[in-house]
Amino acid sequence: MPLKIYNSLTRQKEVFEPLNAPYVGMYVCGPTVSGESHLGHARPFITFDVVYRFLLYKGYKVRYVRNITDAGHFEEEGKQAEDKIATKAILEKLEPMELVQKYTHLYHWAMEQFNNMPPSIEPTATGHIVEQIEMIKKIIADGYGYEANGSVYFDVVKYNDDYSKKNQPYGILSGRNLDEQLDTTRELENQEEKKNKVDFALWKKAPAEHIMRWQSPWGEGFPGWHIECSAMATKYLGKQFDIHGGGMDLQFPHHECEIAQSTVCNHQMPARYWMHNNMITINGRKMGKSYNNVIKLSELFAGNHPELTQAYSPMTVRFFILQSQYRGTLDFSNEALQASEKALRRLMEAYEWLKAQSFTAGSNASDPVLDSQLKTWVNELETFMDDDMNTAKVVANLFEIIPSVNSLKDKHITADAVAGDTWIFVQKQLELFIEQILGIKVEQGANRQQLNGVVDLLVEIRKDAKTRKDFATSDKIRNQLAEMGIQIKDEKDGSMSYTFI
RNA sequence: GGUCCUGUGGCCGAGUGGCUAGGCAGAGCUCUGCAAAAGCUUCCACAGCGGUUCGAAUCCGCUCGGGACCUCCA
Repeated sequence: MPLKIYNSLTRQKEVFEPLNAPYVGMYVCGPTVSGESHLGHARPFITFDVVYRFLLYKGYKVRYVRNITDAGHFEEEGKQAEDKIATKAILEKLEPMELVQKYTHLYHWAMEQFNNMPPSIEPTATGHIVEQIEMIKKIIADGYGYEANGSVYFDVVKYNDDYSKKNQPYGILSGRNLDEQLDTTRELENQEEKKNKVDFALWKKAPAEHIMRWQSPWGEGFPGWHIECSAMATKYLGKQFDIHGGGMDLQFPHHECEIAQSTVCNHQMPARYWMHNNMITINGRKMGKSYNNVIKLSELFAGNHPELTQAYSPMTVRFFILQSQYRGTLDFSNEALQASEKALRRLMEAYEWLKAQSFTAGSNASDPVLDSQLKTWVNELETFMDDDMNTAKVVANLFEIIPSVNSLKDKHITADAVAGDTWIFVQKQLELFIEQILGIKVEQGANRQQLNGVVDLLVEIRKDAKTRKDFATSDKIRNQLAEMGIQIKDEKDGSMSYTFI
């Protein structure tokens, strides 16, 4: 079955056909490193990590570009040109680049915790000032940009007039009508520089107190909000590439402006497939600074935030996110995270056990119904991914498969119920989907080996105690280990196993 | 005010016009020295009101509720 992707541009699922198969170019808007990443940021990066992994599995040679915004944008345009990063730097008494470095490290640390694969290229805005200036020059030369007082703006109205004739009006991605926007866009102060209030900045003149500043043909200043993505995507992926991803909240104005800029420079729509992940909400509200409901990733992993009743591991969070389809909102709650934590543990315990088994090919199934049912569930995994990355359904099917694995483990069924080839197939595909595609890894703490040795010893002692019918001792060992988060289980064959909770 | 999305069982979440989503929680059973785990079984649903249809959670309309974007935002 072919891979289908929901294209925000056309508002429908489309068969994915790369421009230059087997090569695929994918650009995803990365973070602004002026602060620590929060739970909301985790969603796009995990979502597109899975997209990346699945495309690789499909055999594509993917160049995945994810930028880092370290140049700082003005928060309130016109009113008081304010560089986000510079402002925070003064507050924290850090040099801007020192601050950028700090948060970049934290961001990379979080990505690693989530087991996200690094992108092929991770360009920074400050490293591409020249490319951005060149692009702005081109936009001005073509008549779609104009200078005013050392700043440069994009002429949205002219662009819209000209490109509407080419079926690419401004607002094509977000479904906005420019005339309506001209009526409804909020009035901001100091807008006299702009021809129209919908125009956006390509280059901004730096006020005296602004720390981050670069020389340009229009004086000292810094790049506008949207130009970096256009410049870097063009540089590394070409004039047109396959997939552009990001959060839904970037659809307007960020991606809309990106389309306008790139189209003027390159004469074509920059990306063919636009993918947008939906928001993570908390108590029904989008997580965001303006709502004051942000849970930082470090707080999430440590459990030190008023909204949290406990800590949640990176894999729990990843699994939580993958249990939903990326285009729907996902509501955070302790109850939901705890459910994911338990579900993930059950999944991984069964999976790890299965992985360690060896099966013999060639044997027949004594339960052909179960045998074919298992094969169906396994085969559906790829079908669900093909259907716009429906990880929710993939996970649901994994839980259809798990009971059979556990039944085999607990000897509720015998190995010959299912053909050896089928078990081998299940083994192989679960590894593929759980580890390679969903990117879920087994979480192990530090010093795990030593700890294993200690627990093994205690298990031995308990076994002896049980043999002597000294249940007081055996219970003491089991209960106290349980309190420390190590759970002992008496298996059917008299052996004991344990898991770290 | 404008544009758009959404409302599924205690919680989180899939979903095709007709067939059990799944997870967590709850109940029962099996196994077990007791537990835990696991397996099996089971309870709980499609905001409300109309309409289309042989048949709708799924299409249409209205009502009510929630949210997003229009300003930095994943």
